[in-house]
Formats: sequence, C-alpha cells, structure tokens
Amino acid sequence: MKTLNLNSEELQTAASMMKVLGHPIRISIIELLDDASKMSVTEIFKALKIEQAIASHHLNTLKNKRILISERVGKNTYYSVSNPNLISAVNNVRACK
Amino acid sequence: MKTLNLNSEELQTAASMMKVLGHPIRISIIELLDDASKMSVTEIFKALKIEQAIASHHLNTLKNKRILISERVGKNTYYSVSNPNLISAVNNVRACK
DNA sequence: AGTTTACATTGTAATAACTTAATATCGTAT
DNA sequence: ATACGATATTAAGTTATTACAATGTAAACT
Repeated sequence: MKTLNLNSEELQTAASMMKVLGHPIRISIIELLDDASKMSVTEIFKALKIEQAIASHHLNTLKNKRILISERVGKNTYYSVSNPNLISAVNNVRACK
Repeated sequence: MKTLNLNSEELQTAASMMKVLGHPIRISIIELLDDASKMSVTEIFKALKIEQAIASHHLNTLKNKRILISERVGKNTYYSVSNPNLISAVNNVRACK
C-alpha cells in the first residue's frame, strides 16, 4: 500500500489552484480567456454582467494563485491564463455531466 | 463580446466539483484511486496517515458531489472515481508547477 | 449474545471565503 | 492641474469549511 505526503508543497499548490477554480465566476473567466486569450477587466465584467469590483477581486484571487497573469497597457490591465493545463482542467470538469 | 450565464446548472456543478477537489486530502484520494481504482476506507486512511473520521468525512464529501462512487462489500466500503475526466483534471492541475 | 472491525454522523470552535459598498489609485488627455 | 475612465483596495457582515472529538451503526466472527 503506497503512502503519500500530504504536506508537500506541490500538493498544497495544486489544491489551492483547484479550490480557486471552484467558483462559477472564476470558471467563467477561464472560459472567456480560453476563447479570447487576453481580456481587460472592463471586457470581463461586462461579459459576465457582474460588478467591476467583484471582477477585480476574482481576477486578483486568480492572479495570486498564478492561474492568471496580467499585463498593464495604458489604462487597461489585460489578463490571460498562465498555463494551458488549467484550461484543460476546467474543460475536463465541464465534461462531467 | 460573448456573454455567459453564471447561473446555469452545469456551471454550478462544475464549480462545486472543482471546489471539492481543492483540498490536499481529497486530491490525494483521487490519486490513490487513480492507481488502485478501488480502495476501502481503511486502506485510504492508512495510506494517507490520517484519522479514520477525517477520511470518512472527505470520502462522503466527494461522494455527495458525484466525484466518487461507493460500493459496500461485507464490512468494507469501496470507493472509486466516477469519471476519468476527473482524474485528468487533477493531473492537469498537478502538471502546473 | 457479545466482541471486534469497519464506517458514518454529529456538534463545536476556529479559520477562511464571498459579497457589497465605499473609497482610492493609476494613466491619459485636456 | 484637473477631470475622466479603468482598475484596485479596504472594511464589514455573512456564510462556508475544516479539524477534532465523541458517539453511533453495521457486519462478521466467536
């Protein structure tokens, strides 16, 4: 019987990434960025019909967990997904009905 | 600019599945079951070196979200992953370092 | 029947996450 | 410098999660 290390850094990281993806708004953000590859905060909050502050909060949460990266261009901040595996993860879970 | 429905049943389900996978013990359970395909509660809590009650609690959480299925055989309850896409999702997130 | 092994449930207390509202900052143009 | 559009931050109240401990149930064996 194999034993695992519950305290490994990688496991903690994977768990926190998964957890952060476990929110409808954040999943939708990933899906938007899957199609568009880069979007500004304004584009995102309008597409999802949510408050600007809520979008900003969730984008920041995703960025803190290294799920998104951001780039400022003039007034705008553009967000994109850091790793295509994260898009695959979302799509895999989406494929479970 | 495409708009999405944040309230769709499928999105909520995907989010709750993701969320439930966002815990180190629960990810480890999936990984154990990826290797073994079926394990009893005792095998799982010993492999992970955690309390029996904690294993039972997490297994129940995973079962409630339809991530695991269970089958009772005599004294033992055997758990297995309901859908291989869930294993892929875990592996995808694990592959992000 | 009583014991042992295997799981499940419940209550509690601490911590963490979510939403909302209000305010602040940053960049550009006037 | 001021104003405006775009984004970020802060604070507060509520709700959700988690671990822990203790207890409960269920099946198999003597």
